[in-house]
Amino acid sequence: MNVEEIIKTKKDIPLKSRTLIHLTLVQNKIIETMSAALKPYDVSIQQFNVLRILRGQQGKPANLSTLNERMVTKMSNTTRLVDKLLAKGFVKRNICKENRRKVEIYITPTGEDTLMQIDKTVSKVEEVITNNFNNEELKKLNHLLNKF
Amino acid sequence: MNVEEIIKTKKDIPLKSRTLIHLTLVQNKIIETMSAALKPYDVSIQQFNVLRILRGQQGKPANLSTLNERMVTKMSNTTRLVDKLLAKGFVKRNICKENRRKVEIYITPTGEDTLMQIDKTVSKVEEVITNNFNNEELKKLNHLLNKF
DNA sequence: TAGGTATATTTGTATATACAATTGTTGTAA
DNA sequence: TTACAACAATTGTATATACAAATATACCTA
Repeated sequence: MNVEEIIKTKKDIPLKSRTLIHLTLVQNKIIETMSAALKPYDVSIQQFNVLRILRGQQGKPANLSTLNERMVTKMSNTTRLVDKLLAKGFVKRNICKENRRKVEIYITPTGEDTLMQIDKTVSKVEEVITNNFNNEELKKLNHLLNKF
Repeated sequence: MNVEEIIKTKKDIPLKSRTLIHLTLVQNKIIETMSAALKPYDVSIQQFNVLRILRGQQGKPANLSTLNERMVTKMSNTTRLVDKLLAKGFVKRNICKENRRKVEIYITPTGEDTLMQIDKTVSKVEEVITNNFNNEELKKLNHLLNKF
């Protein structure tokens, strides 16, 4: 990936700006590739994230705040995101008995099955995207990203 | 930035997955910070990008396809994006005489003035975001990002 | 030069997201 | 116990984006 080539400029960009642009371009590529891979499952990246979080709960329910905490979206959208998953039968939702303000969200067996399928696809995509890296380089990259 | 802490997991994430999540988290932070900084100017990141591209044209008009080529958004949205800038008086738009299918877009003096103001703010933000990096590290990071 | 094809942009529409306001529930202090 | 603040989630609304179809102009060729 060559930044100057993609954004078609001949000037040299200051290093800090260039870095941020570079990150944006990489992220765009990742999102594009991932979305395309998830499309056959009719699941968005965010929906996939929610399913993963729910599976991580190992049977325990997660409430909306918890989901929200571990995601990027805003609370209001998490509600609607779960609505979508509910409509697909991937999650179950009920009001928490101890605290009726909260809702409890579980992944359903259907959700788990689908998630397992998606996992395979996503792994492949991750392989493809990081194809040019060896282990050492990935570690180095993660180390550098920590500085943000 | 600690990935595990942010997404609140205790399991260790495979390195490739972790890298992609890491990039997403970094990018979210960048977008959030940038958007907030641009807010007082009532300009979105994409609108800012268009203005920068137009300034780079140095008087020469850019048509929509050109803008689109150098951006991330889809064509259909570039039209509407320019609509917004037009409404703010930051750009001018007219039909190309040589090829009436094309439109020519220029930045206006008002647009240039505003852009100069924004530049200062954006530079500061870039400084803040990349604050923990030295020059060597930024180069290394750019080098690694090239592998995507 | 008429008809079809390619090009450049716009419009329509469904979905996604951000932000603010609202609803319903719980905790608490007078 | 009542009134009020805090909490958890939802709803409303404006804006953003993706994708497909439509419009308008230019090019080409039989």
